[in-house]
Amino acid sequence: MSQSVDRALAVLPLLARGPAGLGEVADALAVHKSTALRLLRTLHAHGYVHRQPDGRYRLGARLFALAAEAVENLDVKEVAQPYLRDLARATGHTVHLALHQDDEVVYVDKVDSRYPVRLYSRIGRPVPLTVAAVAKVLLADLPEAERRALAARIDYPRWTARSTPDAEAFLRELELVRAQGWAADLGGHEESVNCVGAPVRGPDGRVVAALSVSAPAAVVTGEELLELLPLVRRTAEAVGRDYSGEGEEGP
Amino acid sequence: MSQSVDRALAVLPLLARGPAGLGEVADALAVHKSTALRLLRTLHAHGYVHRQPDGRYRLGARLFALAAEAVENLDVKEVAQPYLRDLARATGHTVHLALHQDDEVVYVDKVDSRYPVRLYSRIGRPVPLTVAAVAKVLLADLPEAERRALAARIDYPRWTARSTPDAEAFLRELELVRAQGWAADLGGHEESVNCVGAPVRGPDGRVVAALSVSAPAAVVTGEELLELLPLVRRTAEAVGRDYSGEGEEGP
DNA sequence: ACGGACGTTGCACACTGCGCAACGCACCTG
DNA sequence: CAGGTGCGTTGCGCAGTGTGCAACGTCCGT
Repeated sequence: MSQSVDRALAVLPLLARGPAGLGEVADALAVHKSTALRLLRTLHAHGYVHRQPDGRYRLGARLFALAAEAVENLDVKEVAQPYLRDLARATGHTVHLALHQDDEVVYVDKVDSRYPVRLYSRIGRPVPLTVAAVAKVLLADLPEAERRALAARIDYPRWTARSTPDAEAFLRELELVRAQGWAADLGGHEESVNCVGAPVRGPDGRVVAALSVSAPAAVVTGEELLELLPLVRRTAEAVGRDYSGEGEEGP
Repeated sequence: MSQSVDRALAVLPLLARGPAGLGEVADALAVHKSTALRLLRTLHAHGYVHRQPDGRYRLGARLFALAAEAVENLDVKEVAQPYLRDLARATGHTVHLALHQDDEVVYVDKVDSRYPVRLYSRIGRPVPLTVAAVAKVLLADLPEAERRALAARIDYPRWTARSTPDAEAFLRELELVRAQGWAADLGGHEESVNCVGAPVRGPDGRVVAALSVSAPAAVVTGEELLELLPLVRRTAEAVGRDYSGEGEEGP
């Protein structure tokens, strides 16, 4: 749509592969050297391109700063909201979005079920680390060393007979969650509540959030809830794609 | 130098602060909406800009991918080489560049002293983790949990009386190195060799490499070597700036 | 049903970005 | 040391490209 901008933007992926001189850039773009020079100068003025001591060009610090700033100012909650609503409508159950921050997992958004039976969750409230599906999804993505350190640090309250009993079992459970890419809590926190969760991944592949569908056992059995798993996972992936700025359309 | 490219590039920092609609972008650039639209379309075609379901624009995945690829293909060794040479010339001693990769710290570059006495290091050879200055610099930057896990995993050979004896002492030493931003090895590996090292930081502030100056005790005492510390640290910072693509000039 | 805000399209003008050719400079090479 | 080659840099005249304008379409909220 805009020739010169088009060309300038094509320079960046080129330089991402490694440093290049003016001639190389001009050749790759199939333009005259003077043209390439102007483009590089403009990019340089904005800090997107860095000139090495040897005269060759590399990507500049601005690009890293931009990417970092963009991630910082990105609100998963805002991006996820429409997806959560769709998921709640499709399943008819309560949907949660949770984040992990300094040794706690907290709900940051929630769409209530249309059934009269409500759950006890509250936005902003910490989630039981050892049993909740979202907590397991979020913690499973930590580096192994941090996972072990955390597992040794936390308590293991026996909410129900199905609660995770100790650090060893917890780490095994996290390993499983990590491998299969989703988590379930079938009566681990309260006997009568089932829940399945899936990870939302950011641009670098790390898990940035988790979403889950919860329902009282009186309404759906564990097996029935697990049938929703593909939908839950697809939704989580869609949120991740949107959050990362991939693809085209929304929900 | 190039008006349209100039304007297009000015869009990115704008969007990094958060999503914006067409009108906002046009206003910020002080151009007509149609002009802003063309620029955004071009940026979108290249994937640098993502269109949200609500029609507003955000930075796109391409930017993150670029930043990641650039970091991947960046060779610290190549960037550091001229700095290492300068440092070796200025001090007259042996200079090393080391990286940390899966439980090992290895020398990836070396500039020999001009003194006849040489050291036993070799490029590509693993460095003793518990004593070498570069190892301490690199490991001190790990997250606390990984540091603890690693400290528990490795051996503590008693090369000399000054060698780090156990995990507890090692962790204390790493904490010190982390706080002060440099490390020393005064006869910890071999009685007769002293060494000071400093971290090279990447665009995200994480330590990506370490460089050090080593000299036989017969040539310089520990105190004399420590006088070189400011120079070593400044050099490491300069490498980091260049590596991150900041500032303008080389060594 | 109406008004406003927002994104989108087509068009004609002129300014901007283009390629060309010549220059300056550093580095080899005979 | 003269000649040659590869690099980045500069000035210039032409036209192609990007521009602002005005009008249209569409989706809101009132």
